[in-house]
Amino acid sequence: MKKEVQELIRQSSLFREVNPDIFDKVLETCVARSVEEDGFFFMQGDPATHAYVLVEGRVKMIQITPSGQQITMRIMTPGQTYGGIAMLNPRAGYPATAQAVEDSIAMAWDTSHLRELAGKDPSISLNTMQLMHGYISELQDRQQALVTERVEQRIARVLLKLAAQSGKRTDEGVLIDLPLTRQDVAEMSGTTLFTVSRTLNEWERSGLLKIGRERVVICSPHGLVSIADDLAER
Amino acid sequence: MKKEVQELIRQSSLFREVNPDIFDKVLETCVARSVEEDGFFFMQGDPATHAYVLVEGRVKMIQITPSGQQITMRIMTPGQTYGGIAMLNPRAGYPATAQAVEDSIAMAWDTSHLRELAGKDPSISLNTMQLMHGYISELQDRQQALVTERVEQRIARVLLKLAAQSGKRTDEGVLIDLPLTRQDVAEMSGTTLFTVSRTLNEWERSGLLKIGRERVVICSPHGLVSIADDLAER
DNA sequence: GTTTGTCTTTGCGCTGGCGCAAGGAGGGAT
DNA sequence: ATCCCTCCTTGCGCCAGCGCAAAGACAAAC
Repeated sequence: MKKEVQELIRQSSLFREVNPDIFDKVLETCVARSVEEDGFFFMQGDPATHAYVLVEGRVKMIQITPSGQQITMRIMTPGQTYGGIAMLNPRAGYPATAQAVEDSIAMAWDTSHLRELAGKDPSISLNTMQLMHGYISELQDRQQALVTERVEQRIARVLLKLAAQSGKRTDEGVLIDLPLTRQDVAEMSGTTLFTVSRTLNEWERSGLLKIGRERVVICSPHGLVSIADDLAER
Repeated sequence: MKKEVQELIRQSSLFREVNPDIFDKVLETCVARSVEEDGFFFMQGDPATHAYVLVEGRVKMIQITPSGQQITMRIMTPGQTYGGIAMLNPRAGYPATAQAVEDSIAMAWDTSHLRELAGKDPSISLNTMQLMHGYISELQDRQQALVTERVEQRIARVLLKLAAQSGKRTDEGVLIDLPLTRQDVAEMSGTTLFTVSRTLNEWERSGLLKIGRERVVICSPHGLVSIADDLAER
């Protein structure tokens, strides 16, 4: 295994600060898994047998409603953990589907190994709880946003968050370094692709950002922030 | 401490299946706390120093948005755990406010005791994770509902959930045994008290339920379910 | 170069649900 | 009995955002 990969795992939210001896075990017990663009690591409802740390690529977590509508929960970047629920109970189903947005590689640990490791080093349990806690806060924030904020604000937030985790400085501004369709943004902000399209175009007209096919460059992060926080004049 | 209270704690989601020896310690290290109607156990943002198991009364978890709007996350009944986040990190703030809906009594454990106990019996950590997991599912469901469902469905869901956890059979139907204002329902379903009022009245007219001041009796749970699942003709 | 498929824009109509204001109604307290 | 406070209802106006349809733009494949 490459040094960088080891380093990524060592700093992942699942295994950070694990005792070095145990960490060797961690490295021994994992399995690499690669999935190509649009492929799936697992589907919502599958038995939660493995936890993953993303090593390369981008993976999105999505949910499908009974009526077939899709909502995108989050987009993972290398170093992030998903499927951590496997820690708990292999019979439990994954709560969401993990789909690769680009060709991706992840390391995987199965439930039995995880539990064994957690028994040897309690910080793994603590890390998992920390992870879950972070996830809970995120969900709460989103829920709050959905109830209280208007669509415009929510779209602004989504873009800012994406920029924070996948942003890339360019001379035009901050490029969101992902193939990102209007539909994707709509799913993340809880609206429709039409509204997203209209909103982004309006923002482009006022110079806040530049858009292209599956491409967004944020020119004025400040402007977006003030929309997200509802400081903008209407 | 009364036997019933001990039993309640033994079966609480936080301490279930804890080793009997350790459980004695659990009982020793807790503190009772009572809060009268409308009082607070803790406020959002306070350092998370204690985890609670509700023993008597009803407690609601609420969040306040920056703009002052309130949203109600859930209503706890005796035996349920809240503030479990204290397990993790006493410096972290509580993510929500815990307010007594009626005069209430809860047992409390502080972070240091919790961690000590968790060190002695790993099932406490597992329970906490299980707890968090349940919470995550709940949040995800709600989020899904908020994005994809119409107000009517969401109100129906809220009522059904309340009935499930605080329902009481009467000759008229299932009474939701809580002082429940239209405002409360609105906060739980992410809408306004006006819309709730209108909707409930419409349902009363069609015989699905009976309403009074701070009072709801569900006459036809089936009818509500079919609205919640959108099987109803519009 | 042309085709094909996916992604995007835009116009138009529509409506669910919000906001507000004004009034009603129950239930404690004094 | 009366007052007061909180909770509830209802009418009316309004608009943000959705749904759909049709057409345009881009990229990749052939």
